[in-house]
Amino acid sequence: MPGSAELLLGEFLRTLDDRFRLTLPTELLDPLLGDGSRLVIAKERTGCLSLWSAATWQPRMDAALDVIRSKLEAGLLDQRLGQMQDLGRLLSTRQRTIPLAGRGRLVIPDGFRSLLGVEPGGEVVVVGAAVCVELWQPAAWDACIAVEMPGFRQRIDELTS
Amino acid sequence: MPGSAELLLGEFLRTLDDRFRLTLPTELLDPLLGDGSRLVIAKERTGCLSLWSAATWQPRMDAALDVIRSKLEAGLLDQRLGQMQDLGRLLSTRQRTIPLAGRGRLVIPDGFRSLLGVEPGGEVVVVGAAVCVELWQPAAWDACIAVEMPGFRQRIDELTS
DNA sequence: GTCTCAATGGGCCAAAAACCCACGAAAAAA
DNA sequence: TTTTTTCGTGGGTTTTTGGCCCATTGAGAC
Repeated sequence: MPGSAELLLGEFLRTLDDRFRLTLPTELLDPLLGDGSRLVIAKERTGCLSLWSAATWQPRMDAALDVIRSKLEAGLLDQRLGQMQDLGRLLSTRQRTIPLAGRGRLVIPDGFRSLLGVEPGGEVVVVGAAVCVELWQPAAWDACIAVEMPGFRQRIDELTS
Repeated sequence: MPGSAELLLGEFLRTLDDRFRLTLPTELLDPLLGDGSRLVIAKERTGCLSLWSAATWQPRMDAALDVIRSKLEAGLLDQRLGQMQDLGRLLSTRQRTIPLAGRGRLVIPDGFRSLLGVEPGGEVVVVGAAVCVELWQPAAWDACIAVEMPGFRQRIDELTS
């Protein structure tokens, strides 16, 4: 169960290598990996990628696939094919399992670099997002915080009251 | 149970050394730690940070996450994870667990220094706030007292009546 | 077949963080 | 008032680690 694991929290600044390599902070690396060692990188939005432990990601995929399947059962064959095509496209391009080198170092794959929008040698904000780790372009991170922050206290109060 | 523990009270002046290290007063350290040894540092406002025992903080987090889980139980796993992700991302910006060195000394982490607004070698007012310990920039503390003081008697009367 | 270029993985170094100790001052006890 | 102990602060040392650099390997082109 993903939620019962230790929460990934903390905000760190890291510089990207000239080969788009990044060293994860040890505070995030250990709980992110958990027991397994495989990592999934996913596209979130412009200026943001996310990293998931395969153990957390897999149930999410399975659940999504179950929903798709059940929806397809009721549909027509041609619609089924079309939706399968859409799904396959998303699965192929929006996520990818990546290896993790020694010292917790990973390479941001080719198709994911433009979305992040950080040039080699640039800086990346590494953010623990409870269930995953997010990689942000600094400007995009600042913008995100500026938008989300005002309502944050209220949301917390709502949840904890 | 956090509330049943001894209340954290008192006001102390401490100097921040050039490495952003701060020694907590022993009067506050022992009751703050309780049994566990981990601390959570949180951003309160400009000129003010707060310190919580992890034992006090964790139930609050668990409660918030439990609410999310129960509220979203009818939805998809994908949505549940997304909500946790949003919340966790914001939590990361406001708080962080920090280790405590010997002699009850802690290091104010990188992202928290600017909000406190105290340069290395400067002074910090350490205040017991009953359920947590607050670190204040002296000027901000004075301003806070100036604002809060007039209504103090009234609030006490309200609480004790 | 050979040369060149590029990608990948590993090793090294320096800066910073964590740890430890010691001194001095202040408070408490005698 | 004097002595003793506790506690806050500074500094030195060691270990970790983030960032840079190099070496080796594999692929592609000429």
